[in-house]
Amino acid sequence: MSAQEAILSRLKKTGHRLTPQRLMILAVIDEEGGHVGPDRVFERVKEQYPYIDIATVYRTLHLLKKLHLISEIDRGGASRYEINEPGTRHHHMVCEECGNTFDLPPKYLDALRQTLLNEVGFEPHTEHFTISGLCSECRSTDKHRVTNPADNEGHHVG
Amino acid sequence: MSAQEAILSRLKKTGHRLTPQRLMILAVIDEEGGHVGPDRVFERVKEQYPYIDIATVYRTLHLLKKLHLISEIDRGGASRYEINEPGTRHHHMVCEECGNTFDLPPKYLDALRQTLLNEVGFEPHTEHFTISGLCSECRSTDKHRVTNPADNEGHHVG
DNA sequence: TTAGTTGCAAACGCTTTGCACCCAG
DNA sequence: CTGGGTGCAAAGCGTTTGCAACTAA
Repeated sequence: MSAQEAILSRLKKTGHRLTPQRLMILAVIDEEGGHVGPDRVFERVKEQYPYIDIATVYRTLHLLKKLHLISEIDRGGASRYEINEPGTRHHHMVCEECGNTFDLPPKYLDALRQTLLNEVGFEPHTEHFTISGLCSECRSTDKHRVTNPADNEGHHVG
Repeated sequence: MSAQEAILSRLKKTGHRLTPQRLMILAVIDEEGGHVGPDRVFERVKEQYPYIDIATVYRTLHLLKKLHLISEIDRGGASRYEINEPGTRHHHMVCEECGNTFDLPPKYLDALRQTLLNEVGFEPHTEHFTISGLCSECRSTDKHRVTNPADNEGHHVG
């Protein structure tokens, strides 16, 4: 059973309806494979159904999240969603340079998680943990870079 | 030299002015000890100077951030700032239950950072790293909770 | 049928910007 | 005096909501 089918049955069970809009939204989230934003979902769905409303996208995302069928991912600022596939541990590394997403084996986080629990008493929610940075490829590409595009301000520092 | 004095001298050096508004904004950020939002800064400054404008607060925060005198903390949604005191580098843990932010000493992340670099080749941007989860207090409070925290409408029972 | 769902438009909260006046340097 | 800074108002932008029409079950 695909994640999509599971979601559809779950929708029914909770007394919600299967509308074409929801099917399309689901398909897009599924295709994108994670880390989709409402705007992207909206864009993609609109390709096949131009009358889709952004409000519908938001309402659907909220509904699916409430039913724990998708998760909202903690990416600074913009909200992102991904499908909750049972038994899958989602740890991702997102390269800020090329935008690609890479899998992060759970063991790395397990260490941090245990340490925080034991020594600080904080229980991290690592289920959908995402860390940003530079992937190996972009690191070598950017080696020569001197300036940081992010904080170029044009004032000279005396 | 206090962090405030350092900031003031840095402001001068970079050709910016010392205005009463900036002094007040700085004082508030300093007093709050970190993790302040623009709204809170606005509120606090308004207590002593009712004519302060929210736009001024935003502009000042952006300026200070651009000069690397304060840091923006990566909290889901709301922007928070804290003073950059040299040698007090740390990361943050945000409790999803009570919403409080806690400081996380660098050593915990350094391990993960090194491991990722060495074994995966990924260079995490940990400068403004934030991890979410449950703080120790909320963990004990929530121990016997039956419902899923994800769709909790109410607020933290103190 | 009928309650959940949609599209539309307007409202929302936070943030940014254009502008004329003001003031720190 | 001069250019950066301010207050004000208005505009963005992403998100939410009220409502009448629509439709899946």
